[in-house]
Amino acid sequence: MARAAVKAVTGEATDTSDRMLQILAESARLFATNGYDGTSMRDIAEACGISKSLLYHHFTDKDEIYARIALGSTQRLFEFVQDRLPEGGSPPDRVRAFMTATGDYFQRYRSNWIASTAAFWSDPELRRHKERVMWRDRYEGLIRRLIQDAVDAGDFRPVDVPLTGRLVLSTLNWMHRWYRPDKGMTPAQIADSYFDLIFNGLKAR
Amino acid sequence: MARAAVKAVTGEATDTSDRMLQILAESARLFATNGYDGTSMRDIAEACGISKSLLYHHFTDKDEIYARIALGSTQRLFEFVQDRLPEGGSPPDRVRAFMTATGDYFQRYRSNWIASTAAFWSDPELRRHKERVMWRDRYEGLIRRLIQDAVDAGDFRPVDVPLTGRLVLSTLNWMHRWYRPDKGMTPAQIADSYFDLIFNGLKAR
DNA sequence: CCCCCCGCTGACCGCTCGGTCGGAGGATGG
DNA sequence: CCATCCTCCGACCGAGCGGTCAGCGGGGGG
Repeated sequence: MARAAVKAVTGEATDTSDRMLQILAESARLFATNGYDGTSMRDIAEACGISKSLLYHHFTDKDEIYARIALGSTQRLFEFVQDRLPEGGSPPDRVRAFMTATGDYFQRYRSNWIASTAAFWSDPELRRHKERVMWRDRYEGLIRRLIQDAVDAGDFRPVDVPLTGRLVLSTLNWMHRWYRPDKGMTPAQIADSYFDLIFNGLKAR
Repeated sequence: MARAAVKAVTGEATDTSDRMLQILAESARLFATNGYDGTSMRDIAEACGISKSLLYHHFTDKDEIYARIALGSTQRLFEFVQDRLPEGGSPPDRVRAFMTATGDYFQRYRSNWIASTAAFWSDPELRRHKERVMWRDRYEGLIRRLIQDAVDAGDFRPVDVPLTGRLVLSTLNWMHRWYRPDKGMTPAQIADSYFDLIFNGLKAR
């Protein structure tokens, strides 16, 4: 029986050994590169330099590996961004900080981001999906609240808040499809430029 | 030998029988729903009410089916949008038309759009990929030219054109991840609202 | 009338997939 | 010195995959 399952049953805290961290890191890299279906358990084992059986000693199945990556990445994103909002900043500055912090997160945890963002397609286990959606909703709720605050403070004109939130998230979420590291601006700089474009608009004054 | 291959060898124009159209339509629907790897040739055959062998009578392999969908969709998108740009319109109106036309296209050919957009992950045959990338580049070049025209005409402030193009395309390309038909605004209306937000900006005057 | 082409089928192939199982081997504690 | 636990492996399994092949049956041209 896999360790994680044992711990879940016994109520023991889910700790994470070095070996598990290695497996999760290599898996994230492979998932990001080749997709979920394009990555076999054999690939993961080989990348870690271990036997395939050992994967099943640490995780119950392939889905659990992916779920751990996706959930961890989504939860960490929310906390990462929330921690970086300037307490005393103006509402627009806080929206800007939300965007640049997301850019930083994208740069720092790129494999995890891509792996967890890309492979929504076959959501196999809805139970596992659920908790992740909760964190994603918190993240989306955060940007909406920041926008609403900016509207209330009179810094933003009275826009459609959910739609504006989607506009902001779209620009950030699509970055992984064209961004190439070590080339051009950093993700945070791109996010900052996006904020400038959206905040000030394109219209010449 | 598959008919398409025969035609390619003989130089005959690639015509498309009713059966082929049916296969392409069902495949697009399945690819959009379950992804490329999540759709088997058996699934496609069953959805069409035919035997699996018949698929190989009309197409050489699974990749060719997908490539036909992806290439057709990408090429059609460019032509669809270009045809809908108002000839005498102002530069900003032409940018707006680009966005709403893309929204219309998304609504009309949703399965094909999703199928061809989502499954970049395993680009198996680069030769087949190539022509499609050409049409995608034309499409992206189109929005950049429209933006540049608006800047030159003094309607837009002097923005970073490639980045602004990516901003616009991001909002449109991400739509399929959250849009639900028969609920809320149409894609064209959403695209129009996006244009308003980006053009006028969020800042209160 | 015959023959050939064309749309079409069902049985089959080799392969890779996710996942299982019994046990090896070393450290730890009594 | 033995029992136990933990990490780890190689061999193996059934299933589903993409793709092949020999052949069926009916309609049109010689």
